[in-house]
Amino acid sequence: MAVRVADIRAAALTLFSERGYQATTMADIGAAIGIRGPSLYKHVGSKQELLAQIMTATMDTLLENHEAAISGCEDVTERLRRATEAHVRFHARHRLEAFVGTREIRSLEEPHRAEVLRRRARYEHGFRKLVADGVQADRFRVASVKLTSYAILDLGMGVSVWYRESGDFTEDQVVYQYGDLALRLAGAR
Amino acid sequence: MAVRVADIRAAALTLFSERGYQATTMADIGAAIGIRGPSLYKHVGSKQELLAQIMTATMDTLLENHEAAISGCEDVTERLRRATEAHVRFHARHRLEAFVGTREIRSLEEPHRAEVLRRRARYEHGFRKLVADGVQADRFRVASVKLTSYAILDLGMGVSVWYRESGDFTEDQVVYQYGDLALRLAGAR
DNA sequence: GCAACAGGCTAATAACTGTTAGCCTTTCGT
DNA sequence: ACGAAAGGCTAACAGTTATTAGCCTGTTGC
Repeated sequence: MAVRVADIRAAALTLFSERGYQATTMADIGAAIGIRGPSLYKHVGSKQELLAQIMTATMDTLLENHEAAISGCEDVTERLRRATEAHVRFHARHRLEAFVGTREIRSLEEPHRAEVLRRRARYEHGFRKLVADGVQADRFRVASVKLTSYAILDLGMGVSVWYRESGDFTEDQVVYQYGDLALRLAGAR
Repeated sequence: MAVRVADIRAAALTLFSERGYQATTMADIGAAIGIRGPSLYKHVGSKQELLAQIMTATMDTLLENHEAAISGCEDVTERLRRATEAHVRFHARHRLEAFVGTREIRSLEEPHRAEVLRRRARYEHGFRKLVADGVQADRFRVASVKLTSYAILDLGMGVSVWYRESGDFTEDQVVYQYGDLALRLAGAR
């Protein structure tokens, strides 16, 4: 049964990313795992709950990865590199989750929406602090901490749009190159 | 009458950007200009046509701005800077158009979708060529032309998400800073 | 002055969709 | 062996929505 729920979430994720939340029907999700729409309600509470679970789980994982990436590393340049690598790796490996996570915030109803936005703000603040610390330590040179951290974050979100496992680049290639690009943006030296 | 059509398009643009195409009803659009939903059909053919007009017009303007920005400039570094500035300026000044333009491609039906995607591809190719030319001339130093141009393009799209006229930065501030960031990404020297 | 039309309205149509109700079969613990 | 639960199905409900039909009013070209 728990197996079924995981299948449903996976199918919903794929469909949400392809067509969007509103354009995906419960019948579509059911068809993707071989059952009818109404049968889904034996496993999940509602379509909205499905979206909420996907989005909060995604944000949790992202925050955990971020913390894990920078913990135990003191060098400010290396911390930014590792955080960016974790950011980009997540957006490549879990591109559907990341894509839906950014695209469907407006389809999320309260109180889940506010909750997800709070975690997003925390995540953004983490990056802003990394850049600010580097500037403070005179290791980075930027025109604006805020703009620079936005820029680094945007690079990652972009990855979730165009990255394909079958594409020209391996996950590691993208991760390492974008790590370098982040340090360039920060004017690391 | 032409006045009315412009009002309708403006209202539709705002609503599409706030709630998304699917979540916006014809009644919503009508209410925004003070008439009922069905009355809209005296001015526009369909909701889909409204979206198509917004998106194709947006892509046309973007391409025109791009050409205008780089024409008459030979220096490869300066060309990338100007193209990036035009890119960012457009995404700041016409943030709703740009936002809807990237977010609602999947809501666009054929043949308009293919048409918009074709112009997008042309636009992306323009940036890729700018980067490639700089590498060729030994003025840029990048790990991958493709990844670098994706990164520069993604920065601009990000601007259309977070930029507000009433925010911390003027349009020019964002434009000039992002121009510099693009050159950093390209490893210009 | 009046015919035509521009442009609004309400009512109706024809889907579509999330969700609930109620039924039936298979599985499984005891 | 059997009662119950799991998990599927169809039918039905209630609501929404794009679009069309048909009507009415004010303006306007002639």
